[in-house]
Amino acid sequence: MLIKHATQSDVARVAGTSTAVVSYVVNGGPRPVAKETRKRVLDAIRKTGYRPNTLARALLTGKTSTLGVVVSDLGNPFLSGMVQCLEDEFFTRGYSLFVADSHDDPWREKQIAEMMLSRQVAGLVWYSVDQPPPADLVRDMRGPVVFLNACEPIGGAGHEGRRISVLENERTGTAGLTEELIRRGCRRIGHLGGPQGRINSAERARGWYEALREKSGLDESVFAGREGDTPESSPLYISAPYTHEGGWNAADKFVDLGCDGIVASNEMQAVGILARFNRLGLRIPADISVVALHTTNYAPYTTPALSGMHVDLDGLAHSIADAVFEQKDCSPIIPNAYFSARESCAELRDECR
Amino acid sequence: MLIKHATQSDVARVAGTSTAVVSYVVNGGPRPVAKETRKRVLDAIRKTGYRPNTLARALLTGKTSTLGVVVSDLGNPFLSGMVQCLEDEFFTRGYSLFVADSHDDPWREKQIAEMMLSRQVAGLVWYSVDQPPPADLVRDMRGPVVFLNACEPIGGAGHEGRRISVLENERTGTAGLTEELIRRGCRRIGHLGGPQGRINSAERARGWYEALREKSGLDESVFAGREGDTPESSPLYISAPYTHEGGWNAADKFVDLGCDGIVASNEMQAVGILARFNRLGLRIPADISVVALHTTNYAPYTTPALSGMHVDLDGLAHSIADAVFEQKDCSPIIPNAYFSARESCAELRDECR
DNA sequence: CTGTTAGCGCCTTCAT
DNA sequence: ATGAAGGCGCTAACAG
Repeated sequence: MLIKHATQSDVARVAGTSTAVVSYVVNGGPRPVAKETRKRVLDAIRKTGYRPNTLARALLTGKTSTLGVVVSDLGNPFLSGMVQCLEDEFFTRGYSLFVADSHDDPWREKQIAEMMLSRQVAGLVWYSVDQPPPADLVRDMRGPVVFLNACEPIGGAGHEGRRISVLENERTGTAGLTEELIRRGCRRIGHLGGPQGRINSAERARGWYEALREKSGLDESVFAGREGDTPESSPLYISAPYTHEGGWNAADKFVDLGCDGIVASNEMQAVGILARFNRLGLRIPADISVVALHTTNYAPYTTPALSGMHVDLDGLAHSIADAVFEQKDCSPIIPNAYFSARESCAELRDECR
Repeated sequence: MLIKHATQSDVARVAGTSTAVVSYVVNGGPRPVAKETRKRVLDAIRKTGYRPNTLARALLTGKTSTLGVVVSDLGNPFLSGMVQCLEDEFFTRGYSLFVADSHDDPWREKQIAEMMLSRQVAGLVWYSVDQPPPADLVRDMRGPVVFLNACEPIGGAGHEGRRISVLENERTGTAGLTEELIRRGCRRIGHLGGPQGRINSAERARGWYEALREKSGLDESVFAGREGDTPESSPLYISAPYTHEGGWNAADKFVDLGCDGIVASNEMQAVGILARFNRLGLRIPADISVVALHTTNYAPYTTPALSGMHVDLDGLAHSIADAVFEQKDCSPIIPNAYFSARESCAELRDECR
């Protein structure tokens, strides 16, 4: 039983007007409608069960009120939280979200980009663990493209105002975490990085490494000893997927390395680490402290409660929406982030307060 | 700088053909195209950067290859996992997902339903913590509507084949969890239910209550003592939001009640309970066992590892896709669910193995 | 095999 | 204040 939806002409027939008037009533313009006529149209709309067809409107006007959101893993609470905030923010502004999960796969990203373009999304919010994103993607996008985890402003000739970079400052965030551990007395701080060869992994590693460098009195064995060494070549650096399992598997290695502090690049990793340490009977933070980048509202409920760098996702979503709707100001967005100290890292030492 | 997208007529002009031929090439039919012509068209497509406009196609054909997904809380890992599986399954079939979060708010649900309808989604997957869903929503939907957490098949005259109920069997699931605790020697098993007055909360409570009833030798004080008592009137029943905090706050009450086992209706609740118990220094499961409905791949990484009823979301998404595409068979879908015993509940007693 | 044509549902300019 | 008409980009008959 295929239901035929009522169209404007159905409404017009019932109301005894033209389709134009119906359109005026539905959209509140651009021409005025007599009070009496409007009432007849409204009645007809109710009677027929008319509902505007967004597709037809978009085809005609060239605007879709539709946003594309691409993330690398919807199973990551940080990212699903991000999507949730974006949905909330944009829905209230009349926009709907196409959500896609790239599974951190460049080929899939391409497919998704094609899809988003052919669906005429008005804007695109893009979270890829790698940079830069598909080049032609942006070239062909009409509307603004927001790069959620840009390491630096993503420019491009002729695209001013259409590319918006969100500088999550992964580097400074990780550096901040590292400093917090140092201030709490950790002397041998390891870093659990993301998958190999990813720019974002590298950025986070760099933040950790540079924070260590700038502090004197730290265990020299962190550095391989030669100038020009990369963070990844440090003996205290370990690479793992951004998953619980990645953290779990890496945990033992940090123990073997004699670390008394770990900076995880991800809440999921940190959760895996905590689970493993608890299983091993290690005392956190007495034996070893753990902090993570991008913690979520789940962090207070781990055992022990996870300390970490928290991003104000609501505020970020709001800024993104503003940037998308007022395309004039396309300066990079820097989200609010703050360190939440919880049980998983030692108390601040007196001399540092 | 507004970019004008190439259309079929642009391609046709460059290729020296008509737009019809371009359409044939793009869609591989319905009429054959000479090899030589096809090549010219393909070249022209590349040259012009043509990309089909899904909106125009949908307007004409009346099919959108677009699916609407509505959940009550994207921050709930079980639900975001569900969305992830659906996205994966439908994307590979050429469908895109509009994702919306109702925040468990009926008014918002209505708005979302309107939006989905006006966007002409080909189908709708609907997860509401309450039943039944907005009536007119289904009436006006062209395509199939999948009710993710139906307590019983949702029928309706004239809608055969368009309503698909996924019977999560929340009741039997909760009953199964309760039985597992009984088999492990728990004698005083409490239930942490969802928000008051919700059908799903009631179903879960019923599963717990009936499982207790059927077992003899249990603490009689579970029941208020009179026939006709509801599960919710039991002293061992507590109601709380489906959140970490809900579990955390309820935890103490279960201790006061002298429970040695808890069936949480949700992983988030269970996580909150575990966190609180750990903080209180209770031994799990020695002092008290905890199990949860709808655990995710996060459960192995709590401390202690959380036991619970796991749903095969991949398989479920697959079944849903099948049901949506082959509308003939609209019998209810019953997802695969299985109990995963982990550290958070005691070992099976010998006599029960 | 290829071209012509008629809409899909809607908005808006231009007449009335 | 209202109506008629054109066209957004595309597909599917129907001609050729």
